[in-house]
Amino acid sequence: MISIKDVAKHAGVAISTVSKVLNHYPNISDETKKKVNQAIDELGFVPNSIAAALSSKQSGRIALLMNLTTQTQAIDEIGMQYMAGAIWQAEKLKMDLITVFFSMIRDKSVQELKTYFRSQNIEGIIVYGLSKDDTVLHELIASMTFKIVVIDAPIVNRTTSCVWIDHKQAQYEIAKKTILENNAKRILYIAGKRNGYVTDERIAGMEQLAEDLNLTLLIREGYFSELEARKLTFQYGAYKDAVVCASDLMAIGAMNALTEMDIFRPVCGFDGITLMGYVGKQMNTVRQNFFQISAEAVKEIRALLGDSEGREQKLGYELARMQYLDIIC
Amino acid sequence: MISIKDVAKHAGVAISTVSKVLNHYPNISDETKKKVNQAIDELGFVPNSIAAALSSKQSGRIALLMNLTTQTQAIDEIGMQYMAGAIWQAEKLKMDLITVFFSMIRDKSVQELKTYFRSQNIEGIIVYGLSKDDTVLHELIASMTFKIVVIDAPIVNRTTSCVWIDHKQAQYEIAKKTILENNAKRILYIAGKRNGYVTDERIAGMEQLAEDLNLTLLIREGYFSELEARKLTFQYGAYKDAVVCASDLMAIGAMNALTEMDIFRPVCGFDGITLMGYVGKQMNTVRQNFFQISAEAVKEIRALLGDSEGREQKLGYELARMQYLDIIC
DNA sequence: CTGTTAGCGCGTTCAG
DNA sequence: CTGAACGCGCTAACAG
Repeated sequence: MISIKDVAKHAGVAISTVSKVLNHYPNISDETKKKVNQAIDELGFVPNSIAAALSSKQSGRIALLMNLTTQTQAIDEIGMQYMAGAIWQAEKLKMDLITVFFSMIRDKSVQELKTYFRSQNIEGIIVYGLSKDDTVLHELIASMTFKIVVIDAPIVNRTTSCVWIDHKQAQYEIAKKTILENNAKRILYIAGKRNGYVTDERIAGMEQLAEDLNLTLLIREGYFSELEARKLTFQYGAYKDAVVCASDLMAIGAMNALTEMDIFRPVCGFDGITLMGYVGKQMNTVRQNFFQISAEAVKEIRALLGDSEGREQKLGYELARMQYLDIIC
Repeated sequence: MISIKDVAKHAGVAISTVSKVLNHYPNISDETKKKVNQAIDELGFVPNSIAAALSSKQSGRIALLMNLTTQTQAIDEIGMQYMAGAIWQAEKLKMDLITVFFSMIRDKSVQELKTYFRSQNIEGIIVYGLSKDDTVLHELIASMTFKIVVIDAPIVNRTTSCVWIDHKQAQYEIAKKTILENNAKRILYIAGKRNGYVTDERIAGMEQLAEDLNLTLLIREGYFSELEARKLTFQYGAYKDAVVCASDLMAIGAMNALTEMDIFRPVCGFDGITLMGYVGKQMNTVRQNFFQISAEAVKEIRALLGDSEGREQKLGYELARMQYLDIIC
């Protein structure tokens, strides 16, 4: 392996000089810069990031911590988008990104978690899929040991930022659209799982909407499960004018139930996943740019690793209508 | 940060002794081992893997190189399974795994690729989704600069292993099952994309089957696209007894076409993805354990990084029938 | 079985 | 603007 020492010798300068041009320090004459770069080219020198990390004590390593539930694990479009966005942005910012699944840390204590991340020289963590029940992670966040960015949960402290869309508003708008389009009054809302941050936000949105439009609102917990949504729809669907679901997957369950009951009721989804197109039905959804959200999270980690304090960042979204041929073309 | 030096001092031993118990060297008395471990506990020492990597010149870092096509990108179940398996196994073997998408390296030259991986201190690479057209990657493999494991392509050299299921046999069996169950004679086979390794293998399987069962076989290229499969089925489906597809997504396209034409023909898929359950139809598929396959790939990388030479490894699979309620329960 | 010592490749003072 | 020298935390001979 060829090191900066070789480059220095080849260019006829000191080691530190090479280091300085490598790291774009000021106060280096153009001439030496040229000499050094030429030597680098000629020797095919590749900087050793490990040595740099050791020396500078900055690994630039971050972890993407993904909580995929059993339900979403099957249809991982959203998770994949998050991962792709984070990986892409990390590469752009020259940071190392490793992916960690919740399952790998589920039965670790806070102390073990810290040890785990520290031994991996991880400086920052992005958390996706956090629920209010994940006490260990909440402790980790509160300990302020690492720079953390939480996606879709309103947690901020000195070393913690969050990035999310306004789920309350989004749920409000998309449900309103569906309800007005169909002139519905009695609504079945199949929520996600209580104690999830987004679930509670979305429920709040629905309650607001019910008040504003003077609706009869029945809220039931669907646990993000298609099967559960299916059952709930069988149970209540016939007596309602529309079914609003807190996830697309549950919306599929609801639609299938309605089809089997052979009745029509408008169904409203949420995530806006491509999968919907394959089911061959239509519905309104929010459209979030998961790729961009997680890219934003990486940028935020970077800011945190620099100087800045934790902060909250709300991102935008659109309303959309998903249908079969939209997708496959 | 507390280092082995501190531990050594605290335990009253030499630095190297600490290093040795850390790395489970032989020839350390139980007594000193105990002393050292106690010091480690008391001080809350966490080994610095970066320093270890620098010193030992072994980073233990591998890259998972994923080629997700536009089609599969939408429904990333398979990719996610691969990623999860690799990440899981890498953690078990205490290796660092970073994920890289083809898109990030698409327009790099071999030289740039080498530089990229070298600067990241990557010692081994797992390649998923390689096609015969990826010349740069083939050069990289041929250069034997890195230890590489290719998934689903029969490439082996001194530093390259491959891991795959027998696609020819799998396609043969699953199609045979479908065809015999339905007593079909005239078959439309919607293949993937020529020049893909698996595509050619699967076509060979179909040709073999056609010969063995004396079938009339029409082969068309579907490019793994649902839309293309849909078109082909509109075009030929009515004149055939069954449609065999080289992927589940194409099978969905075929099914939707048949539904719209309002005719029944048995359809046979391949991958066995969960998504099928959401479509609410039935078909035969192969069932591969993607998670296990990529875990195997990581193990193979590990072997390669040790002593062993490249080799080929065929994994098992099952036949299955996917249907709606299978999935959501 | 344990301790001493010399690097690994790079970043960073601090003199010149 | 440049260079010599030290140290990051650890591993790996080698000596005892």
